[in-house]
Order: sequence, then C-alpha cells, then structure tokens
Amino acid sequence: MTNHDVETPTLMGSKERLVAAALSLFQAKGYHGVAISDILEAADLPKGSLYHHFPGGKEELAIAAVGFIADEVDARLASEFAKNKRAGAVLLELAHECVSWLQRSDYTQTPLLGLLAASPGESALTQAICDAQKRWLARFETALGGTEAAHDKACLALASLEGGISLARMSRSSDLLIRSVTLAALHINQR
Amino acid sequence: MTNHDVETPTLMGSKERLVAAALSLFQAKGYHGVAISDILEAADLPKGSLYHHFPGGKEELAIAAVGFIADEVDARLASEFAKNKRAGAVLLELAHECVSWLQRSDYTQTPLLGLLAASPGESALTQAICDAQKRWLARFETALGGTEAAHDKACLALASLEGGISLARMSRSSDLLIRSVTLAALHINQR
DNA sequence: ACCACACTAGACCAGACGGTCTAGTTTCTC
DNA sequence: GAGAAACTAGACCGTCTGGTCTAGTGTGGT
Repeated sequence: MTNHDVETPTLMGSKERLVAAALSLFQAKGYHGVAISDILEAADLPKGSLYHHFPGGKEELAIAAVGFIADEVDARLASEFAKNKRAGAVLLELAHECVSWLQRSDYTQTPLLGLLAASPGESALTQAICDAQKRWLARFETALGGTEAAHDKACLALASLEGGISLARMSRSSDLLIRSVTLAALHINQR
Repeated sequence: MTNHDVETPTLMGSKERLVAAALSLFQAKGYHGVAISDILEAADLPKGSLYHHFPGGKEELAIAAVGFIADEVDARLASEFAKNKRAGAVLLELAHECVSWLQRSDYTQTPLLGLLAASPGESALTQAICDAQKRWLARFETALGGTEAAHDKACLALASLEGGISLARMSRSSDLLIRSVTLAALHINQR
C-alpha cells in the first residue's frame, strides 16, 4: 500500500503506469465508470501502448490492477501477522490506512476493491476480485487459528472493513468506518 | 421488500415499471453498467415514456429507484423494531432476506444499495444513496438506545451487512454473509 | 551497419450511449 | 363528442465507447 501517485508517472515504466492509473480510476468510479481514454490520459500514454501491454484491453488491464492491489494488501497482511500481532490490531491498522487513503483523495477513491464489485457478471475480472478477497480472508483466518470460529471472525473482519469503507465514502467522513471496525476488532480479539 | 418481479410488468403503471426495472438492473450491474435501452427493454416501454415520467433522464430514474428501496427497507425496519425485537434479531432477519434475494437472482443481484455505490461523484444520486444509509443507520441507532455505543453498534450492523453482501456475491455463496452478520448480531445484542 | 524487436503514436471504425423531438394515441373532463 | 392533457412511440442526433490497424521510433544484439 505504498504509492498510488499517478502524479509522478515518469518514474515508472509505462506498463506500471497504466496499472497504477487504472487502479486509481477504477477505485474512484468503478469498472464501467472509467473510459479507456481516461486511463490513457492519466497515464499519459497513447492507445497503442495499452494494447501492446494488455492485448485483452480494458478487462485485462483491470485484472492486472486488481492483482496489484491484491498482492500489495496480501503482502502487508502477511508481514503484519508475521510479527505476531493480534488480528484485531492488524484489522484496525488496515482500517486506519484506508481512512488516510479516503481522506487523501477527498473521499473520491475507495480503498481495496469496493467499487470494482460492479464488474461484468461472469467475467475473469469478477474471478480476480473474488480471488483477492479469498486470499485476504485466508490471512485473517489462519492468523485467528484456523478454527471454525476463526473463519467467522475473519468474515466479520473483512465485511466490517469493506462495508465500513462504503459507509464512510458515502457520508464523506471516516467516522463510520472507524466505529464499525473498532467494534469488530474488539469482538475478534476476544476468544 | 415485497415484489421486484419485472416479469409481470403489466400489473404496474409504467412509471412503477420503470422504477422496478431500473432498480433490479442497477442492483445487478451498477449505475454505469446499465444502459437506458436495457431498462426500457426490461420494462417494455419506449423512450418517450421514460423522458415523460423522468425528465431528468437516467439519473433521476436512478434516484427514484434508490428512494424506492430506501423507503421499503426503512418501513420494514420500523415495523420490526415496533415489535420490540432486539436489534440483532432484526439485523439477522434482514440478512436472511438478503440471502434469499441473492439466491433467487443466482447471485447476480445485490440487495440494498451495494452496487449503486459506484455512482457519479458529486451527483444527487450519491446524495440519495447517502440519505438512505443515514435513515437505516438511524433506525438501528435509536432502537439500540440512542447512546454513543448504540451508534457504534448501528455502524457495525450496517457495515457487516453491506460488506457481507459483497463477500457473498463474489463468492457466490451466502455463507460469508451469514457468518459475518450472525457474529455482528451477537455482539450488538450484548450490552 | 544492419536488423529484429519492443514499444509508441494516433488516425480510424463500427457500434452503443444518453438525450431530444415530433407525431400519434389514449384517457380524462366538461 | 369536443378539446385538453397525459402518455406512448420511435426516428434521429451528436458524442463517446472499446478496439483495430498501420506507420513510425527507439534500442538491443551481432
């Protein structure tokens, strides 16, 4: 969850720039809400470049973007859990990061995958999003002990996070996100 | 939350048919994912009718659709809470209704407002969605006693519901929704 | 110097988009 | 039954969509 600046595109290769621009825009307007021309403008690249790097067009690019954020968050979770932190603490930390994300973008951008959920029905993109969620879920689940109860708690963790983000974005205030996640974290931590 | 069948459109007036068709489609594909022609086809009406009833076009129709579902759920919450049911129980009931909703549509349709979140930035539509969430939140909050802690719990209720729906739709299984909501309900009920 | 290759560049296309407009039809009112 | 108002009907328009295609440019190896 390091650097989503599309403002400094020159430092990245054009493929990375495309992914970064796409991710940022998709997180702000959802898959159907973003035109390819928007992405190209943000990445400052012509059409040819896109279809060279991503012959599959818009959807392949979106899948790459999803994969990128999925990896980033997954790695982050892994490293946090490796420090033997409690799951609730990690959840809270993630939530706070999402808050600053929301605030930085003036509540236009949705962290994680929320807005991408409005993706074409049976597509590979939907599959990619589903995979990402599964991976994150699994991180929490194993960190919580791998039991049946752990699975439940992991579900609550992710749901309260994604749901809270949605509430926060709509109300343009991080308050609701913080409240729901702290409460969830509280419950998750107790055994 | 009674009847979202677009299959029997003849029983409703054309304005209601438009709203029903629009709601159903928006819940399945999000605002930008639905073309006006899709809605007209589903409602079996020509373009003229739409722009007669909704001079504001797509967005005004979407706002009406949001208002419709907002009222329906709000009324439902009011009637449940009037029976002095515990908030956790009402939340669970709502969740189960969402589950059957998801299953009936083979996980194509998202209950409530989830997919509508990907709406144009500062629009009146976004405002309408925000209002709906506020009303639902307020129902839970007052039912929980109106305290600060009640507000927190209300946030968790709604977040776990919306987040759980998103998880469920992606995994094409109601399991994750049920798990997160039951856990949330458990926490909400205890004082 | 040569050439193969990775990449950029953007004109171009067919189709879909949201929205307007005029002409018709039904339905209500008196 | 006449006239007004509510509504239906769909042709039409300008714009924007995702995607293709050809031409060009830079860069590596040999």
